[in-house]
Amino acid sequence: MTAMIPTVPTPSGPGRKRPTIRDVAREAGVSYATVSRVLNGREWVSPEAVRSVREAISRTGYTANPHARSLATGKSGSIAFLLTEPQHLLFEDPNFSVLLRGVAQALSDRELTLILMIASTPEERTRTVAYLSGGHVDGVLLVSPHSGDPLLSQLVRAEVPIVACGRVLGYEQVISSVMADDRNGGRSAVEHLIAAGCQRIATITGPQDTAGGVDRLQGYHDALIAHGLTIEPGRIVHGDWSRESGAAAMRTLLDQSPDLDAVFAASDAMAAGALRVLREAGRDVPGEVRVVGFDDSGLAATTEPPLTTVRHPLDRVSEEMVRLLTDVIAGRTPLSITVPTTLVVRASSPA
Amino acid sequence: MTAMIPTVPTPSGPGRKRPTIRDVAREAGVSYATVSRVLNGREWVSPEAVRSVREAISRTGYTANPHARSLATGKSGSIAFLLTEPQHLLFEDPNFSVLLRGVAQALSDRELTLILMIASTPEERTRTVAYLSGGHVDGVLLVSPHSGDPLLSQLVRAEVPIVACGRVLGYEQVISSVMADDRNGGRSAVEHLIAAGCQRIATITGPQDTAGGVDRLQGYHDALIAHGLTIEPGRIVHGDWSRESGAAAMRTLLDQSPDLDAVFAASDAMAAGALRVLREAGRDVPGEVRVVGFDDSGLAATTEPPLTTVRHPLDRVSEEMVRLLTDVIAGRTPLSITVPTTLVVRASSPA
DNA sequence: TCAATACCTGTAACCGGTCACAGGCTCCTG
DNA sequence: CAGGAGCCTGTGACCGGTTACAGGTATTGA
Repeated sequence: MTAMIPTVPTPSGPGRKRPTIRDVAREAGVSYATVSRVLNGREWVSPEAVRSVREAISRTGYTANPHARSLATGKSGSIAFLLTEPQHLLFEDPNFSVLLRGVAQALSDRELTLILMIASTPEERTRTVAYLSGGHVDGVLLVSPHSGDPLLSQLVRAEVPIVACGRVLGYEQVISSVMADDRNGGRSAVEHLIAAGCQRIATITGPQDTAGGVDRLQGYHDALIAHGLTIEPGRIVHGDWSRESGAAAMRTLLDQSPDLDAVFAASDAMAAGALRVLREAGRDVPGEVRVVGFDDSGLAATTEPPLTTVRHPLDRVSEEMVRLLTDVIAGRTPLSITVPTTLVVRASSPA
Repeated sequence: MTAMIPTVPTPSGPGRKRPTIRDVAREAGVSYATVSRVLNGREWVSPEAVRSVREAISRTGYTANPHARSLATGKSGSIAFLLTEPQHLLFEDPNFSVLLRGVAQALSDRELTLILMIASTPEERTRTVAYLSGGHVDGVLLVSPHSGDPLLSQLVRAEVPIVACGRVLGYEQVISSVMADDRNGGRSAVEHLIAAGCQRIATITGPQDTAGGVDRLQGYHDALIAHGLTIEPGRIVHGDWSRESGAAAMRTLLDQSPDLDAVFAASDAMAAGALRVLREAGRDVPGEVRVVGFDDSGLAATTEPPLTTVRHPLDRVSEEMVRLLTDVIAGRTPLSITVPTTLVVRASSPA
């Protein structure tokens, strides 16, 4: 009769189950608690037990179920990289990519997983806050936060560990951050222009609700004041970091103060936009107008002429962000870290 | 005596526990199974039960523990976006960012989490394979895979659901993919040049171990043959998609066949590199040499002159990749999807 | 010789969900 | 009025780990 039973598809096919810690234990002839100890490097396990467990693991091809582990430990082993800029700005900015690369590397080194979240629209923001507050991740890395963003207060209230890239205005005491020394960077850029003999220096700023936007402008102020130059409101125009906004700002500047002899743009992208407008207006760079950018992004070396700029050490920043976040998760009190910048001189404003 | 007991810090502070499904059940006066049913929209739950569970949820601020859910269901709810290019190529390419944005959006719409993995170095690749095979993710989106990559065979052997961006040469039957119609796109680009009267058309190709590299070159062949033009080996030079490789290829081309009157580059980045070299060589674009790129990346509109290019519809591609991956996870057999391209005419080769 | 100690191991509870199953209730039908 | 169908709910097993605790053995010290 048994011959009539149709052949059952062997469960060893595609649907075969992954070995569990119990399988390994049976294979190694120990209890599953011992396997767990070996897995986690606990002390007081006999050398033989360690060896036989190791062998059993490689024989069975066992890998721990991450979800079971997370459930038991309460740690997810993953970190969210959260972008909140309107999406059209996000990916134009080469800084973003570099930062992302650095963070991915730093997390990978620590065996942490990088979860990328983009919260541009209001619905996305709501969903994101729920997700991040819901224990899916151990911490959040925040890119270019704007101080008025309600998302910030919600995350703070939910007590999610956060490290921001750039000081978060108004949250200095509760959100840790890592940032370039924007103020001194801006100052060094403008002092470079002054040293070259420029007297009528304009600036295209970043958004004034971001620390980078404010600080780089402050550096501009610092340099002018330190050298006895007056600050002309007509020489200060605000941009949003993007190339397009830089071009628009440059048009405004040429209109408001046509006699300018230098421009300090708070981002390379804005500087690139400004260069284009200057060329269209027939102003020679650097002959008639010198231009300095900020970031030393990939863009800077390929503009025409190549940009003198302030190097934003994003590799350092990303590494520090991850290091700081692990500290914050471990219970460290909020802290701000600043990394130094350096001036990179190219043809748009030679030495 | 009780007065001598020191005040214990209230456990309702930062360390308070999140409510569980049992808490909600107690609050709502039902069993936890009923709460689970409401959570998952199961049928046959009384309206009153639904209502009181809903209220209890909002009263307690309950959110489900994702790890517990994953453990019970065996689904992680997350998808890996895997990059395997050497890192220096990765982030120069604007396509990458656009694709990433699109994928993030498409996954978010389906309540799936995007895990970003970068596997450039051998160690990273090993770790990545282990991770992906270990059940952390439900599926993998693969960007610009090279056919010889051992990572591919390992993932295939581990039976991880995969969808690639671009056909994977040699794996067509086992790895699903989504790609632009590169061959017809390349053909249309070259036919545009022929229609403009060009006779000596060169091409800068992508890597010949990627489908995009091969197919775009094939399109070049197709067009030349269809119009009775001969294929000169000296007019075909290989690049790696990057701007720098485009510049190098252009120098080779000017050297090998100085009489060329048009260049079709298989990426906008390479086209941009070629433009720069042509300008340095004093060749007028489009007067003496016409240039067409591929991708219609952000770059294309901002080169000097702006690039005529083949639009690579990455928004469609990303959406299709995610759609296809969910199908593959659900057990669908491998499948390749092609999305059409369109020619975008700009100043580097006007109509 | 006996107890204390160090070292090693196993049992069982627990993390917080999902889901199969059993069972109760109501209503309809023969 | 018995019994089946449809609707709703609760119990308990289970997913695969971690870890507190208890217990066993070998070594040491009094």
